[in-house]
Order: sequence, then C-alpha cells, then structure tokens
Amino acid sequence: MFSIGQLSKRTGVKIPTIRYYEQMGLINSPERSEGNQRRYTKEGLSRLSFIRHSRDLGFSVENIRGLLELSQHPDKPCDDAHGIAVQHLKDVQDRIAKLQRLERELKRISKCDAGNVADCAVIETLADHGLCETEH
Amino acid sequence: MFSIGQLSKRTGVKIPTIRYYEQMGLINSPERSEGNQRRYTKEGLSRLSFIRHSRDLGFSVENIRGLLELSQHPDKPCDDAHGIAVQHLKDVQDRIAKLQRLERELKRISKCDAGNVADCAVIETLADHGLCETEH
DNA sequence: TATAATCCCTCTAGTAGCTATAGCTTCAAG
DNA sequence: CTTGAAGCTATAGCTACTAGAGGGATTATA
Repeated sequence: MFSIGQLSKRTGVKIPTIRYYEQMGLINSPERSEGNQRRYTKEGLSRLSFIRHSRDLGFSVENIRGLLELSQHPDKPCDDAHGIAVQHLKDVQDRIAKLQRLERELKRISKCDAGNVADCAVIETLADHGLCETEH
Repeated sequence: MFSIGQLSKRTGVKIPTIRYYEQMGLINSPERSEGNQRRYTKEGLSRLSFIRHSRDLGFSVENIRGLLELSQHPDKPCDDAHGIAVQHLKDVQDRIAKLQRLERELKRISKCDAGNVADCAVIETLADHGLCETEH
C-alpha cells in the first residue's frame, strides 16, 4: 500500500495531478485509510505509470482513456491502439513541420544588426507579413 | 473606419479574439458608433496585423506586448526585440528536438503487426517505460 | 506520551489563448 | 418599415494541470 506521496515519487506524477486524474476518471478512486487518506495498490501504481508514460509521449488524456480501456482487454484486436498511435504520430510530424517553418523565419529575422527599432528586421517583419519568405 | 467584422476579415483574427485582445490590453479600445459599436481606424488595423503575425510566429501574448511597446519607439535600440526573438527561436528549436524524439519513439511502436492487444507493441510500450529506446 | 514536522484532505481559483452561448440591440438593404 | 445580418455584454467552457487556503492525519523524535 502506498500513500499518494509515495505513488508520486515512484511515478514522477505530481500529487495534485494524481488527484486530478482521479477526478477525470483516468484512475479509480483508491481505498482510504481510517483517516481518509488515499492508499494505493500495485495495480494503481502500474496504471499511473502507463498514464505517465503516455503523457510523456504526448498522448491526450482522451486518447489515454481509450488506450487504457484497450489495455484492459488483452484478447481484443489492437487496430484501435494503432489508429491512435498512428494518428498521434501524424500530429507530431505536422507540428514538427510547422515549427521548422517557424524556425527558418525566426532565424532569418533574428539576423538583424540594425542599431535601433526603426530599422530592425524583427519589428519590421512582424509589422508586414509581405516581408516573410515562407508560409506559416 | 471599419466595423469589427471588417477588421476580422482583413486580418484573419476572429471577432471574439479581437474583443479578447482589447480586454487584455493588446489593442486600445476603439471609438464607438452612436449605437455603441466598435469603429476601427487604419492604426487599429495595422496593430492587429502585427499581433496576428506575431501569433502566427508563435510569440506569446506577453512577448507581443513587449514587441508592440518597442515598435512604438523607433529610436530606441532594438536589443530587446532581438532578445525576445532569439529566445523564442531557442524555444522553438527545443520543441522541435523534443518532438523529433517523440517521433522516433512513436514510429517504432506503431510498427506492430500483432493481432491482439496482449502482444501489441503500442500497449506494451506504454505499460513499460523500460521498452523505450530513447529518452523523452 | 507529548509534540513537532511532515504529510494529506477538500475546495476554490488561476494559468494561456481563445471559443461558445444566451439574450439583447443596432445597422443596412429592400 | 421591416427583416436579417451583424454587433453588444456577460458568463462559462476548453486542456492539463498548478497553487493556495485552511484544516486534519501520520510519523519521528524527545
């Protein structure tokens, strides 16, 4: 049996976040001590680790809900899990592409050696979209 | 003079967002018509374009506040503007690096051809951090 | 056993950057 | 003069937490 603090240390999930996950229904309400404090089992620990790990990989809470549900049914086909993972991979790739366009633009406008704001490439570019080289 | 709807169409910023920016103090409260509707000048238009463009480049509202303030003082040195842009560039590069690590991991776990959840790489990896190949 | 230090409880509100809704008023075209 | 689109304010909701107030529980030490 772990207290919420022990669970937090073992999983790296902060205490208020654990309570938040409980409220959101991602983890079950654990048993309580006589003094009304949460007491977790190993089940709870591994479920929270699953959530933590999924969040690290950037899955949304809603997706994690689906993945957790699936993980409870080992005999089901796993197409859904793939669908979620593949879609998420696409999202990540889109975000990378978008950020790389930003990076190019920011690199360009950061290379300004004017002394004052009147001639500054940063300010000038922000004021006039036409000065941009790429789409974003 | 533009109505809020015309301003919205010209800048691509949605109407509630324009009112939100006003509330946040990013744009000045414009004059009103006799019937209390907002009426914008070309000043307002270009200020909002500046904001829109900065948001497109991913600057935070707080940073935009600083950049706008600077842009009002063309004779000031522009080191601050650079500082903001360079810092933002760094943030973007960090985010790209992080997302690329995720991408690698997601690609790996998406390549699962098991038929059911019990043997599925997606679920298995999420349940056990030890199976990951890279840090994230 | 007493007490202090640490931990935990609930509840509420705040974060960023919007977006949506309800219920009303104003404007512009025919 | 009427009708439909557009605008108004105020409030609440979104994601995924995080922080704080004001208390109770547990544990380690004296």
